[in-house]
Amino acid sequence: MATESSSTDLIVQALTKAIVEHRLQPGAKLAEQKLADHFGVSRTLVRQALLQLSQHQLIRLEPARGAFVAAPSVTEAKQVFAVRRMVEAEMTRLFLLQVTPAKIKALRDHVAREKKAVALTDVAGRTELLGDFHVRMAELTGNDVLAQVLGQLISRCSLITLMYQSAHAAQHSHEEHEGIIEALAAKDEARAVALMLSHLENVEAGLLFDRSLPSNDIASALTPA
Amino acid sequence: MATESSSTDLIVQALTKAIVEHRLQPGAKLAEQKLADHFGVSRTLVRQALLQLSQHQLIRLEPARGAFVAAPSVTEAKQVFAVRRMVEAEMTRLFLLQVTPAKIKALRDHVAREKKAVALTDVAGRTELLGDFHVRMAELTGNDVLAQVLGQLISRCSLITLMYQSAHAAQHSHEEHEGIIEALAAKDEARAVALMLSHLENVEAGLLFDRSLPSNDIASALTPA
DNA sequence: TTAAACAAAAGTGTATACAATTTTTGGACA
DNA sequence: TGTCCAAAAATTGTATACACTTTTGTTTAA
Repeated sequence: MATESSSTDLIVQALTKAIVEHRLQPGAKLAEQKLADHFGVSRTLVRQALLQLSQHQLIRLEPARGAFVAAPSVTEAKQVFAVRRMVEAEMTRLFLLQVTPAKIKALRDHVAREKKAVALTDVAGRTELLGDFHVRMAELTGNDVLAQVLGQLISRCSLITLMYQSAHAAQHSHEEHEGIIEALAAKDEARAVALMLSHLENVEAGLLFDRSLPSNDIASALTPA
Repeated sequence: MATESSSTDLIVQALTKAIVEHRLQPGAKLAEQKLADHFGVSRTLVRQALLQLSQHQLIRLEPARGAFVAAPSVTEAKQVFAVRRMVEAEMTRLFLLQVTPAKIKALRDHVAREKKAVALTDVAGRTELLGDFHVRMAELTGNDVLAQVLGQLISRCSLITLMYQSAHAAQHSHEEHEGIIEALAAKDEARAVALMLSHLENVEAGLLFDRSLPSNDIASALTPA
Protein backbone atom coordinates (compact mmCIF):
# COMPACT_ATOMS: atom_id res chain seq x y z
CA MET A 1 0.00 0.00 0.00
CA ALA A 2 2.96 2.29 0.52
CA THR A 3 3.19 4.48 -2.56
CA GLU A 4 6.95 4.66 -2.84
CA SER A 5 8.08 6.43 -5.93
CA SER A 6 11.75 6.40 -6.71
CA SER A 7 12.46 5.94 -10.39
CA THR A 8 13.50 2.36 -9.87
CA ASP A 9 10.42 1.54 -7.84
CA LEU A 10 8.19 2.85 -10.57
CA ILE A 11 9.78 0.45 -13.01
CA VAL A 12 9.46 -2.40 -10.55
CA GLN A 13 5.80 -1.64 -10.08
CA ALA A 14 5.11 -1.32 -13.78
CA LEU A 15 6.85 -4.59 -14.57
CA THR A 16 5.24 -6.36 -11.62
CA LYS A 17 1.84 -5.27 -12.84
CA ALA A 18 2.59 -6.35 -16.39
CA ILE A 19 3.84 -9.75 -15.26
CA VAL A 20 1.07 -10.38 -12.76
CA GLU A 21 -1.53 -9.25 -15.29
CA HIS A 22 0.01 -11.62 -17.77
CA ARG A 23 0.69 -9.00 -20.37
CA LEU A 24 4.21 -10.38 -20.23
CA GLN A 25 4.03 -14.12 -20.70
CA PRO A 26 6.03 -16.48 -18.52
CA GLY A 27 9.31 -17.18 -20.23
CA ALA A 28 9.33 -13.91 -22.14
CA LYS A 29 12.70 -12.24 -22.51
CA LEU A 30 13.11 -8.85 -20.90
CA ALA A 31 15.88 -7.09 -22.81
CA GLU A 32 17.41 -4.28 -20.82
CA GLN A 33 17.78 -1.74 -23.61
CA LYS A 34 14.22 -2.18 -24.79
CA LEU A 35 12.91 -1.65 -21.28
CA ALA A 36 15.20 1.35 -20.86
CA ASP A 37 13.89 2.89 -24.07
CA HIS A 38 10.32 2.20 -23.06
CA PHE A 39 10.67 3.83 -19.67
CA GLY A 40 12.91 6.59 -20.97
CA VAL A 41 15.75 5.85 -18.59
CA SER A 42 19.17 4.28 -18.78
CA ARG A 43 19.91 0.59 -18.41
CA THR A 44 21.25 1.33 -14.94
CA LEU A 45 17.80 1.82 -13.49
CA VAL A 46 16.35 -1.07 -15.45
CA ARG A 47 19.00 -3.39 -14.07
CA GLN A 48 18.24 -2.32 -10.52
CA ALA A 49 14.57 -3.02 -11.12
CA LEU A 50 15.29 -6.42 -12.63
CA LEU A 51 17.45 -7.32 -9.67
CA GLN A 52 14.56 -6.59 -7.33
CA LEU A 53 12.08 -8.52 -9.44
CA SER A 54 14.37 -11.52 -9.42
CA GLN A 55 14.40 -11.41 -5.63
CA HIS A 56 10.63 -11.34 -5.67
CA GLN A 57 10.81 -14.45 -7.83
CA LEU A 58 8.85 -12.79 -10.59
CA ILE A 59 11.69 -13.08 -13.08
CA ARG A 60 14.65 -15.38 -13.54
CA LEU A 61 18.09 -13.87 -14.14
CA GLU A 62 20.39 -16.06 -16.19
CA PRO A 63 24.01 -14.92 -16.07
CA ALA A 64 25.09 -13.22 -19.29
CA ARG A 65 21.83 -14.28 -20.91
CA GLY A 66 19.33 -11.90 -19.47
CA ALA A 67 16.03 -11.71 -17.63
CA PHE A 68 13.01 -13.89 -18.30
CA VAL A 69 9.55 -13.76 -16.83
CA ALA A 70 9.34 -16.55 -14.28
CA ALA A 71 7.41 -19.68 -15.11
CA PRO A 72 6.79 -21.32 -11.76
CA SER A 73 6.77 -25.08 -11.95
CA VAL A 74 3.89 -27.10 -10.59
CA THR A 75 6.11 -28.20 -7.74
CA GLU A 76 6.94 -24.63 -6.85
CA ALA A 77 3.32 -23.59 -7.09
CA LYS A 78 2.28 -26.29 -4.66
CA GLN A 79 5.03 -25.30 -2.28
CA VAL A 80 3.93 -21.70 -2.30
CA PHE A 81 0.40 -22.73 -1.51
CA ALA A 82 1.59 -25.03 1.25
CA VAL A 83 3.45 -22.17 2.89
CA ARG A 84 0.46 -19.90 2.49
CA ARG A 85 -1.73 -22.40 4.28
CA MET A 86 0.77 -22.61 7.09
CA VAL A 87 1.12 -18.88 7.48
CA GLU A 88 -2.50 -17.96 6.97
CA ALA A 89 -3.92 -20.50 9.38
CA GLU A 90 -1.80 -18.93 12.08
CA MET A 91 -2.56 -15.44 10.83
CA THR A 92 -6.27 -16.12 11.20
CA ARG A 93 -5.73 -17.10 14.82
CA LEU A 94 -3.61 -14.02 15.47
CA PHE A 95 -6.21 -11.80 13.87
CA LEU A 96 -8.88 -13.15 16.18
CA LEU A 97 -6.77 -12.54 19.26
CA GLN A 98 -7.14 -8.83 18.74
CA VAL A 99 -10.19 -8.46 16.57
CA THR A 100 -12.22 -5.25 16.76
CA PRO A 101 -15.37 -4.09 15.00
CA ALA A 102 -13.28 -1.60 13.05
CA LYS A 103 -11.08 -4.36 11.69
CA ILE A 104 -14.07 -6.43 10.66
CA LYS A 105 -15.44 -3.40 8.90
CA ALA A 106 -12.18 -2.87 7.07
CA LEU A 107 -12.40 -6.40 5.72
CA ARG A 108 -16.03 -5.97 4.75
CA ASP A 109 -15.12 -2.81 2.88
CA HIS A 110 -12.49 -4.65 0.99
CA VAL A 111 -14.86 -7.41 0.01
CA ALA A 112 -17.30 -4.80 -1.19
CA ARG A 113 -14.67 -3.56 -3.59
CA GLU A 114 -14.06 -7.13 -4.67
CA LYS A 115 -17.72 -7.44 -5.54
CA LYS A 116 -17.47 -4.65 -8.07
CA ALA A 117 -14.32 -6.10 -9.59
CA VAL A 118 -15.83 -9.54 -9.91
CA ALA A 119 -18.75 -8.03 -11.75
CA LEU A 120 -16.38 -6.70 -14.36
CA THR A 121 -14.55 -9.30 -16.36
CA ASP A 122 -11.19 -7.74 -15.60
CA VAL A 123 -9.39 -10.95 -14.72
CA ALA A 124 -6.08 -9.42 -13.69
CA GLY A 125 -7.61 -6.70 -11.56
CA ARG A 126 -9.84 -9.23 -9.89
CA THR A 127 -6.96 -11.54 -9.13
CA GLU A 128 -5.08 -8.67 -7.56
CA LEU A 129 -7.98 -7.67 -5.34
CA LEU A 130 -8.64 -11.24 -4.28
CA GLY A 131 -5.01 -11.50 -3.22
CA ASP A 132 -5.12 -8.16 -1.45
CA PHE A 133 -7.79 -9.47 0.88
CA HIS A 134 -5.22 -11.70 2.49
CA VAL A 135 -2.57 -9.00 2.68
CA ARG A 136 -5.11 -6.60 4.14
CA MET A 137 -5.90 -9.14 6.82
CA ALA A 138 -2.21 -9.50 7.61
CA GLU A 139 -1.85 -5.73 7.89
CA LEU A 140 -4.78 -5.60 10.28
CA THR A 141 -3.01 -7.95 12.67
CA GLY A 142 -0.56 -5.09 13.17
CA ASN A 143 2.41 -7.30 12.43
CA ASP A 144 4.24 -5.59 9.58
CA VAL A 145 6.70 -8.41 9.16
CA LEU A 146 3.85 -10.84 8.68
CA ALA A 147 2.30 -8.56 6.10
CA GLN A 148 5.61 -8.34 4.27
CA VAL A 149 6.16 -12.07 4.17
CA LEU A 150 2.63 -12.77 3.06
CA GLY A 151 2.79 -10.00 0.48
CA GLN A 152 5.67 -11.70 -1.25
CA LEU A 153 4.00 -15.08 -1.20
CA ILE A 154 0.87 -13.61 -2.70
CA SER A 155 2.63 -11.83 -5.53
CA ARG A 156 4.14 -15.16 -6.48
CA CYS A 157 0.69 -16.67 -6.21
CA SER A 158 -0.72 -14.13 -8.63
CA LEU A 159 1.70 -15.28 -11.25
CA ILE A 160 0.89 -18.89 -10.52
CA THR A 161 -2.82 -18.28 -10.50
CA LEU A 162 -2.77 -16.53 -13.83
CA MET A 163 -0.58 -19.24 -15.31
CA TYR A 164 -2.65 -22.16 -14.24
CA GLN A 165 -6.08 -20.78 -13.50
CA SER A 166 -8.93 -22.27 -15.44
CA ALA A 167 -11.35 -19.92 -17.10
CA HIS A 168 -14.12 -20.14 -14.57
CA ALA A 169 -12.23 -21.25 -11.46
CA ALA A 170 -11.81 -18.98 -8.46
CA GLN A 171 -15.25 -17.59 -9.08
CA HIS A 172 -16.11 -18.51 -5.54
CA SER A 173 -13.14 -16.85 -3.86
CA HIS A 174 -15.18 -13.79 -3.25
CA GLU A 175 -17.97 -15.63 -1.45
CA GLU A 176 -15.43 -17.58 0.54
CA HIS A 177 -13.89 -14.34 1.75
CA GLU A 178 -17.32 -13.30 2.99
CA GLY A 179 -17.66 -16.58 4.83
CA ILE A 180 -14.31 -16.09 6.53
CA ILE A 181 -15.33 -12.63 7.67
CA GLU A 182 -18.54 -14.00 9.16
CA ALA A 183 -16.59 -16.52 11.17
CA LEU A 184 -14.17 -13.82 12.30
CA ALA A 185 -17.02 -11.54 13.32
CA ALA A 186 -18.49 -14.42 15.30
CA LYS A 187 -15.09 -14.95 16.87
CA ASP A 188 -15.30 -18.58 15.93
CA GLU A 189 -11.63 -19.47 15.60
CA ALA A 190 -12.02 -23.07 14.58
CA ARG A 191 -14.46 -22.21 11.82
CA ALA A 192 -12.44 -19.24 10.60
CA VAL A 193 -9.27 -21.28 10.33
CA ALA A 194 -11.09 -24.14 8.68
CA LEU A 195 -12.67 -21.80 6.15
CA MET A 196 -9.35 -20.13 5.42
CA LEU A 197 -7.69 -23.47 4.82
CA SER A 198 -10.43 -24.81 2.62
CA HIS A 199 -10.46 -21.52 0.74
CA LEU A 200 -6.78 -21.86 -0.06
CA GLU A 201 -7.25 -25.48 -0.97
CA ASN A 202 -10.06 -24.55 -3.29
CA VAL A 203 -7.98 -21.94 -5.03
CA GLU A 204 -5.17 -24.42 -5.45
CA ALA A 205 -7.53 -27.16 -6.57
CA GLY A 206 -8.94 -24.82 -9.20
CA LEU A 207 -5.60 -24.66 -10.90
CA LEU A 208 -5.04 -26.79 -13.94
CA PHE A 209 -1.75 -28.36 -13.07
CA ASP A 210 -2.11 -31.04 -15.69
CA ARG A 211 -2.71 -28.63 -18.50
CA SER A 212 -0.02 -28.38 -21.13
CA LEU A 213 1.18 -24.85 -20.71
CA PRO A 214 1.82 -22.47 -23.58
CA SER A 215 5.51 -23.11 -23.85
CA ASN A 216 8.33 -21.01 -25.16
CA ASP A 217 10.11 -24.21 -25.98
CA ILE A 218 9.66 -24.50 -29.72
CA ALA A 219 10.14 -28.24 -29.80
CA SER A 220 7.43 -29.10 -27.31
CA ALA A 221 5.16 -26.43 -28.68
CA LEU A 222 5.25 -27.95 -32.16
CA THR A 223 5.05 -31.57 -31.12
CA PRO A 224 1.47 -32.78 -31.64
CA ALA A 225 0.02 -34.78 -28.77
CA MET B 1 23.69 -23.47 1.18
CA ALA B 2 23.94 -22.87 -2.54
CA THR B 3 27.37 -21.44 -3.18
CA GLU B 4 26.49 -18.85 -5.77
CA SER B 5 29.42 -16.72 -6.74
CA SER B 6 28.75 -13.77 -8.96
CA SER B 7 30.79 -10.73 -8.01
CA THR B 8 27.76 -9.02 -6.52
CA ASP B 9 26.78 -12.07 -4.49
CA LEU B 10 30.24 -12.25 -2.99
CA ILE B 11 29.86 -8.70 -1.75
CA VAL B 12 26.40 -9.44 -0.41
CA GLN B 13 27.73 -12.45 1.44
CA ALA B 14 30.71 -10.60 2.85
CA LEU B 15 28.57 -7.73 4.06
CA THR B 16 25.90 -10.04 5.42
CA LYS B 17 28.51 -11.89 7.40
CA ALA B 18 30.03 -8.68 8.70
CA ILE B 19 26.65 -7.31 9.74
CA VAL B 20 25.39 -10.51 11.30
CA GLU B 21 28.68 -11.01 13.10
CA HIS B 22 28.39 -7.50 14.39
CA ARG B 23 31.67 -6.33 12.96
CA LEU B 24 29.59 -3.58 11.42
CA GLN B 25 27.54 -1.98 14.14
CA PRO B 26 23.87 -1.18 13.69
CA GLY B 27 23.58 2.34 12.41
CA ALA B 28 27.02 2.36 10.83
CA LYS B 29 27.29 4.18 7.54
CA LEU B 30 28.23 2.11 4.50
CA ALA B 31 29.83 4.51 2.05
CA GLU B 32 29.77 3.17 -1.47
CA GLN B 33 33.22 4.29 -2.53
CA LYS B 34 34.90 2.89 0.56
CA LEU B 35 33.23 -0.46 0.03
CA ALA B 36 34.16 -0.35 -3.64
CA ASP B 37 37.80 0.30 -2.78
CA HIS B 38 37.78 -2.45 -0.18
CA PHE B 39 36.39 -5.04 -2.56
CA GLY B 40 38.38 -3.75 -5.52
CA VAL B 41 35.35 -3.14 -7.70
CA SER B 42 33.37 -0.16 -8.90
CA ARG B 43 30.48 1.45 -7.10
CA THR B 44 28.15 -0.22 -9.57
CA LEU B 45 28.55 -3.63 -7.99
CA VAL B 46 28.49 -2.23 -4.49
CA ARG B 47 25.19 -0.51 -5.19
CA GLN B 48 23.67 -3.74 -6.47
CA ALA B 49 24.78 -5.49 -3.31
CA LEU B 50 23.39 -2.74 -1.09
CA LEU B 51 20.07 -2.92 -2.90
CA GLN B 52 19.84 -6.61 -2.12
CA LEU B 53 20.83 -6.15 1.50
CA SER B 54 18.14 -3.52 1.91
CA GLN B 55 15.59 -6.01 0.65
CA HIS B 56 16.85 -8.50 3.19
CA GLN B 57 16.27 -5.79 5.79
CA LEU B 58 19.87 -5.91 6.88
CA ILE B 59 20.51 -2.30 5.89
CA ARG B 60 18.40 0.82 5.53
CA LEU B 61 18.72 2.91 2.38
CA GLU B 62 18.00 6.60 2.86
CA PRO B 63 17.56 8.49 -0.40
CA ALA B 64 20.55 10.66 -1.24
CA ARG B 65 22.00 9.97 2.18
CA GLY B 66 23.32 6.47 1.86
CA ALA B 67 23.20 3.02 3.40
CA PHE B 68 23.20 2.28 7.12
CA VAL B 69 23.34 -1.01 8.95
CA ALA B 70 19.84 -1.77 10.15
CA ALA B 71 18.97 -1.32 13.79
CA PRO B 72 15.79 -3.30 14.26
CA SER B 73 13.47 -1.75 16.80
CA VAL B 74 12.11 -3.76 19.69
CA THR B 75 8.72 -3.75 17.99
CA GLU B 76 10.19 -5.15 14.80
CA ALA B 77 12.15 -7.74 16.71
CA LYS B 78 9.05 -8.99 18.45
CA GLN B 79 7.18 -9.12 15.15
CA VAL B 80 9.90 -11.20 13.56
CA PHE B 81 9.77 -13.63 16.45
CA ALA B 82 6.01 -13.79 16.27
CA VAL B 83 6.16 -14.74 12.61
CA ARG B 84 8.85 -17.28 13.32
CA ARG B 85 6.67 -18.94 15.93
CA MET B 86 3.80 -19.06 13.45
CA VAL B 87 5.86 -20.51 10.65
CA GLU B 88 7.94 -22.89 12.71
CA ALA B 89 5.05 -24.41 14.62
CA GLU B 90 3.55 -25.41 11.29
CA MET B 91 6.93 -26.41 9.93
CA THR B 92 7.39 -28.81 12.81
CA ARG B 93 4.10 -30.47 11.97
CA LEU B 94 4.99 -30.67 8.29
CA PHE B 95 8.35 -32.17 9.14
CA LEU B 96 6.72 -34.91 11.16
CA LEU B 97 4.33 -35.79 8.34
CA GLN B 98 7.23 -37.11 6.32
CA VAL B 99 9.91 -37.82 8.86
CA THR B 100 12.51 -40.49 8.11
CA PRO B 101 15.46 -41.84 10.07
CA ALA B 102 17.77 -40.15 7.58
CA LYS B 103 16.25 -36.76 8.30
CA ILE B 104 16.53 -37.24 12.03
CA LYS B 105 20.15 -38.16 11.53
CA ALA B 106 20.74 -35.02 9.50
CA LEU B 107 19.43 -32.92 12.37
CA ARG B 108 21.50 -34.82 14.90
CA ASP B 109 24.59 -34.22 12.78
CA HIS B 110 23.86 -30.55 12.76
CA VAL B 111 23.47 -30.41 16.49
CA ALA B 112 26.76 -32.24 16.84
CA ARG B 113 28.41 -29.41 14.93
CA GLU B 114 26.64 -26.93 17.19
CA LYS B 115 28.17 -28.63 20.18
CA LYS B 116 31.66 -27.89 18.96
CA ALA B 117 30.78 -24.27 18.19
CA VAL B 118 29.24 -23.74 21.59
CA ALA B 119 32.42 -25.02 23.16
CA LEU B 120 34.35 -22.29 21.45
CA THR B 121 33.50 -18.78 22.48
CA ASP B 122 32.91 -17.66 18.91
CA VAL B 123 29.66 -15.82 19.51
CA ALA B 124 28.89 -14.93 15.90
CA GLY B 125 29.67 -18.37 14.54
CA ARG B 126 27.58 -19.95 17.24
CA THR B 127 24.63 -17.68 16.52
CA GLU B 128 24.84 -18.59 12.87
CA LEU B 129 24.88 -22.31 13.55
CA LEU B 130 22.01 -22.07 16.00
CA GLY B 131 19.97 -20.32 13.34
CA ASP B 132 20.97 -22.81 10.69
CA PHE B 133 19.33 -25.57 12.69
CA HIS B 134 15.96 -24.10 11.85
CA VAL B 135 16.77 -23.54 8.20
CA ARG B 136 18.12 -27.06 7.94
CA MET B 137 14.86 -28.36 9.32
CA ALA B 138 12.92 -26.34 6.76
CA GLU B 139 15.08 -27.73 3.97
CA LEU B 140 14.44 -31.24 5.17
CA THR B 141 10.70 -30.77 4.74
CA GLY B 142 11.47 -30.58 1.03
CA ASN B 143 9.59 -27.31 0.67
CA ASP B 144 12.11 -24.90 -0.85
CA VAL B 145 9.80 -21.95 -0.56
CA LEU B 146 9.43 -22.57 3.14
CA ALA B 147 13.18 -22.77 3.51
CA GLN B 148 13.56 -19.49 1.64
CA VAL B 149 11.01 -17.64 3.74
CA LEU B 150 12.42 -18.95 6.97
CA GLY B 151 15.96 -18.22 5.84
CA GLN B 152 15.17 -14.55 5.50
CA LEU B 153 13.44 -14.40 8.84
CA ILE B 154 16.41 -16.01 10.50
CA SER B 155 18.97 -13.70 8.98
CA ARG B 156 16.98 -10.82 10.43
CA CYS B 157 16.89 -12.67 13.72
CA SER B 158 20.65 -13.00 13.76
CA LEU B 159 20.96 -9.26 13.66
CA ILE B 160 18.35 -8.88 16.37
CA THR B 161 19.91 -11.55 18.52
CA LEU B 162 23.33 -9.99 18.35
CA MET B 163 21.90 -6.56 19.08
CA TYR B 164 19.90 -7.52 22.10
CA GLN B 165 21.40 -10.74 23.31
CA SER B 166 22.66 -10.75 26.85
CA ALA B 167 26.11 -12.09 27.50
CA HIS B 168 25.10 -15.49 28.80
CA ALA B 169 21.63 -15.90 27.26
CA ALA B 170 20.91 -18.47 24.57
CA GLN B 171 23.28 -20.87 26.20
CA HIS B 172 20.50 -23.38 26.31
CA SER B 173 19.45 -23.15 22.68
CA HIS B 174 21.67 -26.05 21.89
CA GLU B 175 20.08 -28.34 24.47
CA GLU B 176 16.64 -27.24 23.37
CA HIS B 177 17.45 -28.26 19.83
CA GLU B 178 18.34 -31.69 21.13
CA GLY B 179 15.03 -31.88 22.95
CA ILE B 180 13.14 -31.01 19.79
CA ILE B 181 14.93 -33.73 17.89
CA GLU B 182 14.02 -36.28 20.55
CA ALA B 183 10.35 -35.36 20.22
CA LEU B 184 10.60 -35.56 16.43
CA ALA B 185 12.27 -38.96 16.61
CA ALA B 186 9.50 -40.12 18.90
CA LYS B 187 6.98 -38.73 16.41
CA ASP B 188 5.33 -36.86 19.22
CA GLU B 189 3.84 -33.91 17.36
CA ALA B 190 2.32 -32.12 20.30
CA ARG B 191 5.53 -32.23 22.25
CA ALA B 192 7.70 -31.26 19.29
CA VAL B 193 5.55 -28.23 18.52
CA ALA B 194 5.40 -27.24 22.17
CA LEU B 195 9.15 -27.52 22.49
CA MET B 196 9.73 -25.51 19.34
CA LEU B 197 7.44 -22.75 20.56
CA SER B 198 8.95 -22.60 24.00
CA HIS B 199 12.39 -22.65 22.45
CA LEU B 200 11.58 -19.57 20.38
CA GLU B 201 9.98 -17.91 23.36
CA ASN B 202 13.09 -18.60 25.41
CA VAL B 203 15.34 -17.09 22.79
CA GLU B 204 13.14 -14.02 22.62
CA ALA B 205 12.87 -13.81 26.39
CA GLY B 206 16.65 -13.91 26.66
CA LEU B 207 16.90 -10.67 24.76
CA LEU B 208 17.42 -7.49 26.69
CA PHE B 209 14.75 -5.34 25.17
CA ASP B 210 14.90 -2.86 27.99
CA ARG B 211 18.59 -2.32 27.69
CA SER B 212 19.71 1.08 26.54
CA LEU B 213 21.29 0.33 23.22
CA PRO B 214 24.42 2.01 21.94
CA SER B 215 22.61 4.63 19.97
CA ASN B 216 23.63 6.70 17.00
CA ASP B 217 20.99 9.19 17.93
CA ILE B 218 22.93 11.98 19.61
CA ALA B 219 20.00 13.41 21.51
CA SER B 220 19.00 10.20 23.25
CA ALA B 221 22.61 9.17 23.70
CA LEU B 222 23.51 12.33 25.57
CA THR B 223 20.37 12.58 27.66
CA PRO B 224 21.20 11.24 31.12
CA ALA B 225 18.60 8.91 32.59
C1' DT C 1 29.94 35.40 20.58
C1' DT C 2 26.41 33.64 17.99
C1' DA C 3 24.06 32.71 14.03
C1' DA C 4 23.12 32.95 9.46
C1' DA C 5 25.05 32.54 4.76
C1' DC C 6 27.91 30.96 1.64
C1' DA C 7 31.60 27.98 -0.35
C1' DA C 8 34.05 23.67 -0.60
C1' DA C 9 34.04 18.76 -0.07
C1' DA C 10 32.08 14.45 -0.03
C1' DG C 11 28.57 11.30 -1.44
C1' DT C 12 24.65 9.61 -3.92
C1' DG C 13 21.76 9.14 -8.44
C1' DT C 14 21.81 8.45 -13.26
C1' DA C 15 23.80 8.12 -17.77
C1' DT C 16 27.23 6.76 -20.83
C1' DA C 17 31.28 4.15 -22.40
C1' DC C 18 33.81 0.12 -22.88
C1' DA C 19 34.83 -4.93 -22.20
C1' DA C 20 33.23 -9.61 -22.33
C1' DT C 21 29.86 -12.88 -23.59
C1' DT C 22 26.17 -14.77 -26.16
C1' DT C 23 23.33 -15.00 -30.18
C1' DT C 24 22.76 -14.52 -34.93
C1' DT C 25 24.17 -14.60 -39.63
C1' DG C 26 26.39 -16.15 -43.73
C1' DG C 27 29.09 -18.98 -46.05
C1' DA C 28 32.18 -23.03 -46.86
C1' DC C 29 32.44 -27.69 -47.20
C1' DA C 30 31.05 -32.38 -46.93
C1' DT D 1 20.73 -30.07 -48.49
C1' DG D 2 22.42 -29.93 -44.05
C1' DT D 3 26.12 -29.30 -40.66
C1' DC D 4 29.91 -26.84 -38.98
C1' DC D 5 32.63 -22.84 -38.27
C1' DA D 6 33.76 -17.92 -38.27
C1' DA D 7 32.65 -13.18 -38.39
C1' DA D 8 29.18 -9.72 -37.15
C1' DA D 9 25.59 -8.08 -34.36
C1' DA D 10 23.30 -7.78 -30.26
C1' DT D 11 23.22 -8.08 -25.28
C1' DT D 12 24.94 -8.34 -20.77
C1' DG D 13 28.63 -7.08 -17.10
C1' DT D 14 31.47 -3.57 -15.19
C1' DA D 15 33.72 0.83 -14.91
C1' DT D 16 33.79 5.60 -15.38
C1' DA D 17 31.90 10.28 -15.89
C1' DC D 18 28.89 13.82 -14.64
C1' DA D 19 24.81 16.05 -12.34
C1' DC D 20 22.68 16.88 -8.15
C1' DT D 21 22.15 16.61 -2.99
C1' DT D 22 23.81 16.54 1.46
C1' DT D 23 27.29 17.58 4.68
C1' DT D 24 31.02 20.19 6.43
C1' DG D 25 33.84 24.20 7.18
C1' DT D 26 34.62 29.09 6.94
C1' DT D 27 33.47 33.62 6.56
C1' DT D 28 30.58 37.53 7.49
C1' DA D 29 27.14 40.27 9.73
C1' DA D 30 24.32 41.24 13.70
